[in-house]
Amino acid sequence: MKLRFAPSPTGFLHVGGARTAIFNLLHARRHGGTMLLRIEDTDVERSRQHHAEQILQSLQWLGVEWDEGPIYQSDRLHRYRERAEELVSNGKAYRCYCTVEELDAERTATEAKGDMYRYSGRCRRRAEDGHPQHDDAPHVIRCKVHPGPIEFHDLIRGDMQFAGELIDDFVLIRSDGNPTYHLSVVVDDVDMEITHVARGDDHLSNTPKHIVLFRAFDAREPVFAHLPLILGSDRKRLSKRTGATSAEEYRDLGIVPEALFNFLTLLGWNPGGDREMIPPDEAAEIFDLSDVNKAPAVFDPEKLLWMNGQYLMRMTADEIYPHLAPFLPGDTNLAELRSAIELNKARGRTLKEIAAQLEPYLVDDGAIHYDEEAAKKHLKGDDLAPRMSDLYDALEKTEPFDVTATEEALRALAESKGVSAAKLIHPLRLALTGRGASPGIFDVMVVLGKDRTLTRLRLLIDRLSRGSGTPGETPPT
RNA sequence: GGCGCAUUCGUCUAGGGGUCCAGGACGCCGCCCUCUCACGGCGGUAACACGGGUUCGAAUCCCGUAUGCGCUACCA
Repeated sequence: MKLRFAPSPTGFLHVGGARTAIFNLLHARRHGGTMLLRIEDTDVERSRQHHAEQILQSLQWLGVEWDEGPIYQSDRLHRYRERAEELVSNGKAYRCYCTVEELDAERTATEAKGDMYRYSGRCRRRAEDGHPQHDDAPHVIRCKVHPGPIEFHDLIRGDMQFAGELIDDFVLIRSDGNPTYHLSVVVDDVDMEITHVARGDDHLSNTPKHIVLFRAFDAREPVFAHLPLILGSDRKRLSKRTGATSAEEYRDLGIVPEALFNFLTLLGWNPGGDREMIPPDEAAEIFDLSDVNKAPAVFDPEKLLWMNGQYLMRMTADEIYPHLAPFLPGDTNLAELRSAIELNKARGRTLKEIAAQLEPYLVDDGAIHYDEEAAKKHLKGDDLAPRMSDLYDALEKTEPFDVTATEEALRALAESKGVSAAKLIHPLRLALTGRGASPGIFDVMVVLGKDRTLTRLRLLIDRLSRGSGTPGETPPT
């Protein structure tokens, strides 16, 4: 068994393409088959080498591996021409000298009458009447399509039937000598012995053409599986209008590849048992293309975000750090951030959000700016400054400086002063993080360490006694 | 226009004649946990497109209708 993912390098890796790649990979792994990567760059107008490289990178980032390739179709142009000539010589294809202008005029005229346009077949008749086939005059090569039903079985859609009389004699070789998609895809699938073709739904109507070609080449037809499209919230093909469309954009948003892989795996397929989280290797044990849904699915970024959060909180700091580093300012290192990441990894849904949570652990003590609203709420009362001074003294004496000891010290102080622990905790949180919300305050102190904790607390006390603790409010006397 | 495909909570989905006055997940709402915010726990909100059949019985099978999407290129 051999499957392939065959993107055309006309842009970034689209999430729809990414899912197609994932489904191909999973099916191959499930059945012990091979995965081939092929770059379909026969459209010289739109294909770009840097797009091909980008797609390869995105696939690697996502964790989609391939066993063979990448193979570039642009390296095989001679092969497509060779096979097309074969079809011309055995009468299954012919040269067509009609110009684009002539065809466009015919099409416009037919459509103006409200009829369906079909190629007139003029050059086909000429060829069949024995007119000479000059290969020096500009021409394309067209494949003959005969009337009658064309049938095939689709793993997802079931039995399909198309009427041959409705399909034009399609172009195989363009007038510039380059092959069209239809030719190159079939020649390659034959040469590379592809057994299963899983691709987007948008190719379903192209499949009868490909069947015609497989038969013309007298080759065994692969099994087809047409995957339903991924839609945007507008229920149209996912586009920029409704959000990010490329794997790369999701990476830049702070999505971890494992989460995107998992999310895409579940778009149109499910592992049963109401399971949401499933790693690739487990999916590969049970995945089958024939279990894929027929209906298109809307891409829901909210759920992706949730899933990303699930992955972040389950990953270790060491696993997160490489993905996180690009979102952190300046140069940081894992060793100094490990405990801070552990403490904050469940507190954001994206790497970006985690990075923001990490800010208090990265900046200088003097750079902690108090959130205005939180300051207004927690930095008040005449006795605050002396109370925080007492806390300072208590913490200074605390040894070891761990979660248990610091908590005991703070609560003991609160009790002796007859105030709730919260009256100490909230101002302390402001002092240490500048924020109204943070992880458990004792964890924060420990991660920050005794020195930084005391320095930041001292800064708060100084500020309170200078009377500038509460912006916009009357300073305590 | 023609051809093709699809249609279960807002979204992803389970369901393949009775166990479904439809289950899970995201989102949303409420409660709990609690030093705050997350996390977590508990509960709630919300769907079988419509109309005909077939059948003792249909979300499940058949036929229409509607809607949506895709294709209809010397793009893939």
